[in-house]
Amino acid sequence: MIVASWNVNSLNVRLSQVLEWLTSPQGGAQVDVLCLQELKLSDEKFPLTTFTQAGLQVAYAGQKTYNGVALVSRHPIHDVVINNPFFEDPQRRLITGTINNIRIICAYFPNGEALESQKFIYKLAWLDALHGYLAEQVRLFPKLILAGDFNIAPADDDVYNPAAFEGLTHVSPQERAHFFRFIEELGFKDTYRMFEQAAKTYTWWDYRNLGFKKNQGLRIDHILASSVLAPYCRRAWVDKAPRKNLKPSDHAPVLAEFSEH
DNA sequence: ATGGCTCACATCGTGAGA
Repeated sequence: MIVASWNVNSLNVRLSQVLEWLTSPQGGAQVDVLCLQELKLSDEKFPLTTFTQAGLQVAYAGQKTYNGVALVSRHPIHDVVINNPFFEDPQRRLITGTINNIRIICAYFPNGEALESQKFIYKLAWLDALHGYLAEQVRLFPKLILAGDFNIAPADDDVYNPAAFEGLTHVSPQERAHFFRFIEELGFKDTYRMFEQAAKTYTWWDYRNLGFKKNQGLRIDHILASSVLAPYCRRAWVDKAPRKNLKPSDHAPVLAEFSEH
């Protein structure tokens, strides 16, 4: 079972790239479940038939212009929940479903904008509420995955130039503390860090200033596995190829493979 | 250098992303 996560920055613009990636032998052809973020379209405009005609099942929570998340699966999706039941939120940032007996939460964490911003207060409240939801879900579903765009770089190794990010969002102690509480208090593993990895591997690169060409990126997209599921994780990696596409998303897909459990 | 690039909007300049 391979689970992937990809912030597509507009499903309208990236739809053909998503479908092509899901048939690419060196890309997503073996992916069982793909978590998408930043659909930037309302449910009425979700390209449902495009996915179903490709043999893919979907569950989605769309929103006009901003946010929006979806589960794309080659297997049936059960017991779908939209948003965090413990957090009233007009923004569509969470969708949860059960696939092959694994509970999967697809998440688009808030950006936060700046440490002084109201949006940062929202980000911290959202993170706090997510912790509560995760604690409940991992109790109910011991085999749990949290995959998505976390908008948090957990460590300085996940930042191309830590000094330049001093005082900015994505690297603040408050955000990182939430990330590590998922690990230390709830028992999740960052699947990427379970394995030897090449240095300076990122999942997002700024469109501006030749960010990708210069590998000026952040590792902010993650696949976390619960303590019960993590021992079955065999591999975790980033597929940078779609970031080289014409009109790419600024994020690349991240993947994790699990053996039979 | 607070810009750069990309996306969406009852679009043609502005807000948001990270």
